[in-house]
Amino acid sequence: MHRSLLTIEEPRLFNFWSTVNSHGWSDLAPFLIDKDRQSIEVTLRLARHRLVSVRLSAPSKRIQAELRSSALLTVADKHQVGRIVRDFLRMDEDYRPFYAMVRGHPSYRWVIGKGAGRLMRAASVFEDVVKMICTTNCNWSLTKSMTNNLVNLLGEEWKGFRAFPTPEALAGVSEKFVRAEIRAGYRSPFLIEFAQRVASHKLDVESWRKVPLTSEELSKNLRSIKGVGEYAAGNLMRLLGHYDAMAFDSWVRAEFYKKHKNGRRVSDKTITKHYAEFAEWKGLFFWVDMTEDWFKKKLPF
DNA sequence: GCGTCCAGGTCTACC
DNA sequence: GGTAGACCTGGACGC
Repeated sequence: MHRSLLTIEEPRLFNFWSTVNSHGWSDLAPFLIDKDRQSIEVTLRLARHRLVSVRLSAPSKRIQAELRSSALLTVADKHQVGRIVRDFLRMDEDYRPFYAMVRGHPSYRWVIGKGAGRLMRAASVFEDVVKMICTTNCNWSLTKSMTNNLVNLLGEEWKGFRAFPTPEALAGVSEKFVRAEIRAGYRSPFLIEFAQRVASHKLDVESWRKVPLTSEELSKNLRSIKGVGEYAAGNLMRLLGHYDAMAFDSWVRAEFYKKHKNGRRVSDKTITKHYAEFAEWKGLFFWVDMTEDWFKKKLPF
């Protein structure tokens, strides 16, 4: 086993743990939080099929990455790890307009103090979409179970470390297997069809992080994936940098009713109107508003 | 132990 | 375009 270290400089207004805990992704395989060591671990699959285990911590204003790999990592390999980490922690995105708006609203100023606002994503768009489909119409424990099964049964393995399955791996199994072993139920044909479209290059989902699209175009692309409805598309859009997108589920609605309406139910249109002044950032304001308690009570860890 | 409900929804058929 | 009904799973709850 080869070990090496990598240091990643943090941008301004960035908080490692606020980003890691920005929503549930860090709780899903192949991510694994180690509370004792105050670190998060993930296994990544690099070019040339190299697997590398990455343990991330932020002891100072720098992120430290401990790498373990089967082969000695080249400079290019390490650069690739750095790029992937910076990408899933949203370190290179321009949040200045968002923080400028935050400064103008006293009830949101806590966001700056906590370094909140960056929503962690997975190492690939493919992984984000699969996981998002696995959050639909079920409780969180089932989402965890499905993603665990995907990683453990279909992810590439090296010395106990496992990466998220490739599109090819998921595309190559039967619906029967996904139903029986992954326990994905009716989502199974959706997951396989999506993986097949990606594996056959009919759908280039990874370009969605690179090529600028309008929110309308991106939404249309996402909704072309079976199993991705309004809720999943809205959440995925925010993971793709389109913060005008709203996304409603039973949890977030209940939080809004509790926080702003004394528990009284209102329509999604009314909720959207509540954040309308934030225009192209309204989806992100909505999310940080709904999760404010997490930062006050839960963090760090 | 068993039945029912529902959760970080979506699709399809029908109107 | 709006809506009812079906769809997997597993934990929580009431009995």
